Amino acid sequence: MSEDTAAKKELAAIKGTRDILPGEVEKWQALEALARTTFELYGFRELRAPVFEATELFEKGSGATSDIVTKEMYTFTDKGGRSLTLRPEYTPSVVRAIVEHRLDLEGAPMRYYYMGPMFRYDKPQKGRYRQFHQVDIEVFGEKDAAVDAEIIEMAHALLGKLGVAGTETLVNSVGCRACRPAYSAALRQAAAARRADLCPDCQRKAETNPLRIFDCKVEACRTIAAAFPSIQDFLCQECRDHFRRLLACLDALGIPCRIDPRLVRGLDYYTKTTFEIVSSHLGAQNALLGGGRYDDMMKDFGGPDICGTGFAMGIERVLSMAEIAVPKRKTVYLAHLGEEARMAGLELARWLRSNGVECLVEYKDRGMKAHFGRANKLQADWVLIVGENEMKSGRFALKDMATGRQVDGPREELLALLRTN
RNA sequence: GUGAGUGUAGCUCAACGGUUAGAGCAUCGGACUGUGGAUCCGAAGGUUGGGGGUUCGAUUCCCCUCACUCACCCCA
Repeated sequence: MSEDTAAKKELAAIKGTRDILPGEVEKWQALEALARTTFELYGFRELRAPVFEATELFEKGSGATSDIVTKEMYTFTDKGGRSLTLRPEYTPSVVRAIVEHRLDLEGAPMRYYYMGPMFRYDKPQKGRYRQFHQVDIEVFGEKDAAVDAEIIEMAHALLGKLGVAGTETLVNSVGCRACRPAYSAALRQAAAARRADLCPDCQRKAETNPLRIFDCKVEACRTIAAAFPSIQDFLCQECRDHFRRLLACLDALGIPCRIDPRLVRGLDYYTKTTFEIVSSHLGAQNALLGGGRYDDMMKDFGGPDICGTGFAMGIERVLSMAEIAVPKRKTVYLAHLGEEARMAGLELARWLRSNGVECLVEYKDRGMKAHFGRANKLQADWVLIVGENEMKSGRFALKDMATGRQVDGPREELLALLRTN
């Protein structure tokens, strides 16, 4: 008894994870297929990296002060004493793969996409899971802001195909190594001046990463932060040109967006462009997709000085808003009557399947009524009857469940009928 | 990590502190051994998340714990 409840508890999916069952999984498959075909239209290729990496990769890549690294990583020691981490994001893995395989020397466009699970030890809530799934794309070696615009447009194209409506696109520039320090200093100064009036969390941020004060939802902090200097006033010439060009390209592509000077992304490595596509219908976790440019990351890894830009899309979040019409599949229910017919049905089903017809056989003994009841239950489109009469004559009965029309004939004839309907 | 809300059958939900915790849907069987969706009959399914307490008596009230949900934080 108590063993049962204990067993039940132990067998439950881990907090923050969930099963994707038949009925729902078709939408995932549809999304994945649409993402693939869309990205490949833009010249992207799939790059699959392992789900776990050396912990160090993320510590270096995602920024040692980020929340992701400091408190959200699934880190463990393997039997060889190595510290490994289930990836909390994908970008560092791609960068590692490029450096490791010297993909930059191949001459092929460095445009990669990937979809798969990510892991963060967060407290679960609406739109936030510990194992969640992202579609991730990255472009390397393109300095031009036009590519930032191109991928934002690509994101729009995909969301459009997925039937996601009512989104807003936010863009910003967070500057570069040349201009951000001055801005950070100004911000830090402004924050220090009002330190006493900030919430404890922001007092901490004022020292570690003052940009993030803009993220705070405390009303007092927001009003104080509103008076802080804006990054836009501190951008160096290069960053300002880049941002201007981004806006021009987005305009040329017909992508409406809003400049949000307070848009800062959670990862430390971003430079210049950052963007986010949000929806108000998602609850507190309103970002469907977020990304930006990271021009220094590869170099920081000891690789070549190659810039990068990309985004990650949350599959769970997008799916909660997507309107995907999953095409109904046509299936044949094979009804057999008697032991011999069951054997013959088995072979007939094999033959149909080898000819590309989806076909279900259940081996339970049923009367005709029960077979039809079952076929209805399963929403089969056809019932194929195999009984004594059929075996003798070699002609099988095939009934269209929607119209009630029934025909009989040799199996080749029925196959032709199944294929044309 | 912090806060709030919710835990009753596979699902959606009932049951004033008081008989053996019920219903709809779903499942299985029968009416129904060569032709479906309907209908009718029946069965199975629960330590009321778990533990403790108050009480003659707890699904109901109190405490603890766990899980889920939402929010903070953070982010996809």
